Amino acid sequence: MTRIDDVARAAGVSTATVSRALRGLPMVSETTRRRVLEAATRLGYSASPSASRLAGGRTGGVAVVVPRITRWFFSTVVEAAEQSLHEAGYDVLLFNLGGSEQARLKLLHTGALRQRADAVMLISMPLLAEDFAAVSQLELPGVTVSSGTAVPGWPSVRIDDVGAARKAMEHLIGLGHTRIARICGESSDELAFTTHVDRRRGYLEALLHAGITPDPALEVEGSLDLAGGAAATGELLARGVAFTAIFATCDEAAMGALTALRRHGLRVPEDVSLAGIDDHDLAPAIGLTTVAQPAAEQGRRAVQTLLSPDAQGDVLLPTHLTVRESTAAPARTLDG
Amino acid sequence: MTRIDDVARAAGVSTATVSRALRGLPMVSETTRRRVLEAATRLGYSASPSASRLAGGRTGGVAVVVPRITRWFFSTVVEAAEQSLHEAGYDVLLFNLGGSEQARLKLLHTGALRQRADAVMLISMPLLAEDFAAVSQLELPGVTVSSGTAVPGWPSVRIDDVGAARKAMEHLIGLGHTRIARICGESSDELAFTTHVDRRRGYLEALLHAGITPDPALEVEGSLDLAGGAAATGELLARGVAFTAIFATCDEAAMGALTALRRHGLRVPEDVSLAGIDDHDLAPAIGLTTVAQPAAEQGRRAVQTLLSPDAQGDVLLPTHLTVRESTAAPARTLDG
DNA sequence: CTGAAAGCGCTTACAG
DNA sequence: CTGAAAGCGCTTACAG
Repeated sequence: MTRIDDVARAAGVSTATVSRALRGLPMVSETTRRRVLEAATRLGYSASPSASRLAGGRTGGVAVVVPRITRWFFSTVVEAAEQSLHEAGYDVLLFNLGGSEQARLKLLHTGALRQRADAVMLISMPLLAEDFAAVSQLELPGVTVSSGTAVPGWPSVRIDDVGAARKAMEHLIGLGHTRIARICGESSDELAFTTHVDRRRGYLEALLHAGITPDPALEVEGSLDLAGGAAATGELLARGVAFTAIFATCDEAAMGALTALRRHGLRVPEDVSLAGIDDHDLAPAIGLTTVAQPAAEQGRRAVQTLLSPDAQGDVLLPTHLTVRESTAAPARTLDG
Repeated sequence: MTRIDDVARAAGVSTATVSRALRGLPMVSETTRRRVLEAATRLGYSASPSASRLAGGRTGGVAVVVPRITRWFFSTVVEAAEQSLHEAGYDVLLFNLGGSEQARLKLLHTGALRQRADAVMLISMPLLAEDFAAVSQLELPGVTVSSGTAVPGWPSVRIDDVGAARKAMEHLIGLGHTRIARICGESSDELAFTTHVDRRRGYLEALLHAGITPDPALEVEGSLDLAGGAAATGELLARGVAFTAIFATCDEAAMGALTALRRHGLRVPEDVSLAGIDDHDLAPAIGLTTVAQPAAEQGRRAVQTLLSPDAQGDVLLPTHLTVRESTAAPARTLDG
């Protein structure tokens, strides 16, 4: 390992100058900088991150926190964020909560993050009242992605969840559906996490706007994944309530619904229309109608926002309806 | 920020003793250790990672390198590995190559990794001859996951790719198929990356074992994702060659095939049977027959292997055929 | 624009 | 079992 002293000696300057020249600081003459760079290259030198961090007080890392890296939206956001962060010279520390409340608490309520990262990116992170205090005690810059709740002082990047849900619903209503079920998403507002609440609001608003009375029997909560979607759909069918379409809070839940419907011998869209939100990679493969949201773009914008100190406030990205084969006019309208 | 001196003062011992007590080193009396722990807890102390790293020479991080975190297999391996690593007290540094050759080279051929991580986990990482030298110059312990090629001195965790492909093929052949296409996977052996080569070998072996002469016109290369599967299937159809089944190198390619078949008005399995490898989360949703591989288990075992210095050699995990609705006997056997 | 020196907060021989 | 002191390899006021 060549150290900064080796480079300093080779270039005939002090270590302070090497440090400045290599980091591109302004107060170095061009000739000196060239000499230093040449020596550093020749010796294959790169500064020890550990030493830089200790001396400089910056860790050079950004913590990226996701609920489940295995879900489409999160992996897509992380991929984009990772690339942007590495391009900007940061290490990416991955924290995958895996649905564990314990992991969430440990991450937020210990000093672990502060000493490991210069900044934090919270993706779809539900926060309780006491979590806000913990987050602000981190004394770290941060950004939230796809979380309706703003952390004070942190910018946020997201879509309009109410609007996205309305787009899906208006499409279904436009096809003639009136009995539209809604599946998945914990809509309790205990957690300061408005995504699900907002999507539910969009569902209800669209119905009311069309003069359709919402029927609580058509709403089934559930986790936002395949299993949750399948279970919620199973529950819906078990209730024996009439419906001709399902609006799923996300595409993975919609895919779970597809599995459950198939299992019950129901065809999509002949017997039931199905729409989601996301535009998951695999949505085209199953012909799923959905409201597309720009996941990668949210990751990139979050990093941009995080790294430009002037950026503040909310970034709201657009969504758009993508019609595929999973939605059609109802064959027979079953008014319960 | 409370520092080690503060704890030392509070406990009435030296910083050396604090350091030893907190890290659980053996040469500390129980009473002293208790006193130190109590003081540390009371003051909310946790050691500065940067300082520990510089002084101790260990970074406390493990680099996890994947081609594309958005693909099912990789995100699943990473999720499991991340959990195991955090439980063991390591930071997880994520490197997502994103298919960029440049990213791969930069990662392997600069000292970047060595100074940032104590160990490396390479997941499905193709290595060229010159890469091996670079990897061993890292002078870091490591493990490879799902890469047929062993890095000298590094253990590996994987499945039997030849066997997995044979299981899928034997199922199709057992149903009566003889014209079986194979899609996706760069089978050139330029890269020391045997996964695709092995799966192709399984394809060929199964055919030969059943007395079927392989037809090169039935093989189409392509990337291992939706787009690749769709493109390869499009190419296959464009060739106008007769076939009754498709064996896809992975489930995502199979899903791409499904899209392309649907687009061409072909039904699965009535017109074409379709089988993959993986048992992707969404495979049940589309009724895909596949050979399941334990992705999370590979992530966990890789970490285990990495952290136990005695562990060596290859870990070979089992696969099993999972039959769903995408395969059936051919309606009419088209012998080209 | 450049350098000498202190300091970042730990860990680790070394000595006892 | 414990402590004093050196050292890990940088960065940063401070002085010039």
